[in-house]
Amino acid sequence: MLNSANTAERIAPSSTLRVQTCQQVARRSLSDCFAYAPVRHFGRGEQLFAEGDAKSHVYRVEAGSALMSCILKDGRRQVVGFAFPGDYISLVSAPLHAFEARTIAAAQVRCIPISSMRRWASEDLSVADDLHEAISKEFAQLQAHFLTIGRLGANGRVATFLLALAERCCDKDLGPAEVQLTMLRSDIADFLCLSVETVSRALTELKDAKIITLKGTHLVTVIDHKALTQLTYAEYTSRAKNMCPAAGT
Amino acid sequence: MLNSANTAERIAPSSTLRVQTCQQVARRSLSDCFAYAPVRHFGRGEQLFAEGDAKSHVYRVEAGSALMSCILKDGRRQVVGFAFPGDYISLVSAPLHAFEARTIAAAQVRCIPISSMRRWASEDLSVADDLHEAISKEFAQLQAHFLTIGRLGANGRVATFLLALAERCCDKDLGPAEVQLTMLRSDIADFLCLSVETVSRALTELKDAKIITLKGTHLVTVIDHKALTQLTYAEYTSRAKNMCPAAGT
DNA sequence: CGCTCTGTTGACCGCCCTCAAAACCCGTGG
DNA sequence: CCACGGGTTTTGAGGGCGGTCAACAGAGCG
Repeated sequence: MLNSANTAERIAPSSTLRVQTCQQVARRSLSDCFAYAPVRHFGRGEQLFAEGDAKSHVYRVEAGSALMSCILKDGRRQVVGFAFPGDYISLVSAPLHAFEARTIAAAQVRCIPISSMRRWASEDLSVADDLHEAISKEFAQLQAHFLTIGRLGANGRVATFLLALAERCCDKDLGPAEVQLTMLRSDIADFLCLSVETVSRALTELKDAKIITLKGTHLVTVIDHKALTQLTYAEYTSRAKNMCPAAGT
Repeated sequence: MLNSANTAERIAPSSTLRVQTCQQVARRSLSDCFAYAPVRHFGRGEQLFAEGDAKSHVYRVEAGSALMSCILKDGRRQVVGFAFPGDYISLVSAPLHAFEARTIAAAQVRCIPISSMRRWASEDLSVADDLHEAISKEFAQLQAHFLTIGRLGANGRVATFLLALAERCCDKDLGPAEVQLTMLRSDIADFLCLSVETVSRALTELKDAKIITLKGTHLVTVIDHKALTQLTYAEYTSRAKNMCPAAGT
């Protein structure tokens, strides 16, 4: 996934002629657009942008992880999504950011101006298609997450979350999947629209049912993948792989 | 809103030269793309497409209203959105429809092949921008709906729904807004992730609180707009005008 | 070692779902 | 015009799930 950027960098020098903001590269995909963007390094807990900021850039997480959230008028926090390597943030068009983005682990992020992305999409059909598809994928993810929140109980929500994490962050197929929970329980709770206590209870319940095991508080091992799946609306969540339902806005 | 189509039709004949699928028109916006699409007439309760159908067209509702829904594995139905005149259905890119669309009142609908839309977007930057924006708006709507479902109780959800309908379907500012509830209580319930009984109770509670009145079962008058708003996350729902969070997929 | 932040467990209560029955609406046919 | 019948809506009673409050247990760190 990071390789595409590297190839673009290797190809570019020979084909550099026109001078605009940066070199003329072969941009066949959305990720190619980030090839020349400098990598910014963030420590844990640093803010990429705040809720209400004017939206100027599109971000791509290269390493580490981030969290998007907003504060509701009743003071509660809504976590709108997590972003892991390869994920985009702020693809959706809007004048202002509706959410803040903040790293939950040391991270490397590239960003490009929205105007550039817009121009590149207009110059290259495959970039435009890629963009359309990326947004559509996020739409489907948000839709799936919506079902999860609207229809599933606490256990089902947590199960869905764990499966999404496993799907997203694990080397697949090496026995029982180990999932590192980078985020706090409160992050999970605010994401799943549950209280911290309920998240905790759900995890221990899944543990007692021998569906998962807990090593420490931040390492989950999925024992019974099938049982976990049956707690979820897998038909829809698998249709929309990855998580990060709201790289948008 | 319907006028843009008419203007396009009036302009077209003089500038017709290139022959493709249809005439070369000035397409400055997404709605212009539908100018030459024939209007299809549907009776109440007819299906536009089924869940699982291959996705081939993008739809635009010209008159009447429709409802998108899917059946979950536990047999329950999830209503994913309503579409009213001016709304698009199926903008989001995906090989299959994840939902069925069905009219809830006699309706007139235009549709164009996805390939055409894609081509026109590639030919005209403003169409591409319009498309991007339309999807982004739906994304924001879905996000707002997500908050509604995840965080609000029954009264707040119904209040949000009524306000969205009022915003969407009423001539504004002529006194207390009258909202016609075209859909059944069960449609509202499946949309708001509530039981029919709870929707009914919420409505009578709002009535008892003198926030709305009910004339018959399908006509609501908003008395106390402010009180209704305070039950909702207006900051987010107003940011995403209209409803129909899932013209997508 | 003790402090603080995080996570877990328990008790209690309120909201919404479920089940059940009554009321209402509306088209049909007598 | 009215009676009937099916679908829809409303209202009521009871129970379960998750929120809230509170106390405790662990983890990380100075």
